[in-house]
Amino acid sequence: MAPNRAPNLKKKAASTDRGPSKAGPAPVVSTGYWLFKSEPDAFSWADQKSRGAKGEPWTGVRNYLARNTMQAMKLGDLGFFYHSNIGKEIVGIVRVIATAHPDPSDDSGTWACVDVEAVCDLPKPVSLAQVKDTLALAEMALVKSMRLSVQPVRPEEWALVCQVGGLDAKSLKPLAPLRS
DNA sequence: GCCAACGTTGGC
DNA sequence: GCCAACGTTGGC
Repeated sequence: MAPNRAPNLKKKAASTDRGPSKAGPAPVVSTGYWLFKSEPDAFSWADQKSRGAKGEPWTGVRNYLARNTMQAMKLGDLGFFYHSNIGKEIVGIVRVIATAHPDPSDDSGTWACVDVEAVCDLPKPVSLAQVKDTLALAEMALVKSMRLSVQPVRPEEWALVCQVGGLDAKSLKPLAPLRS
């Protein structure tokens, strides 16, 4: 079935643990950083962005470590969106908008997924090659645990990838924007 | 398209 | 509960 994840494009968003309908700013301070892999010809960053604020359930993960990682995610956590196979680069930032709930593409009750929404582009996508060439990023799971499709990211790794990618990690606004 | 890495399965 | 066989991921 799924390469990294099932495309599962027709699914309605799951109901569990949706963000509050109370409006207002992000409900929870981000406490963790993650990385989500997807093959762009199955589900690309453009696809993710097209989902807008409804986000997308990250279904199709069939790996226990990856599942446990998703179960550790909290509302408001941020993650990198990585294109595997084609592109091989981190292209955007997503936010967890629903914590782990049963994967609707799984009948066995074993697997879980979270929902994520696109937050912003990484102004300068950061390639796998760059990550490998950067000493401070050499321990990233992206390098060390190549086959894990959902991974934790250390805060210092998060900060550095954002910086290299031209993004201010605090404001999630581009660094040194083009002047007009 | 190849193949290394590595998770999963199943025999014992 | 070990471990060989097998299947899959994903970089190259």
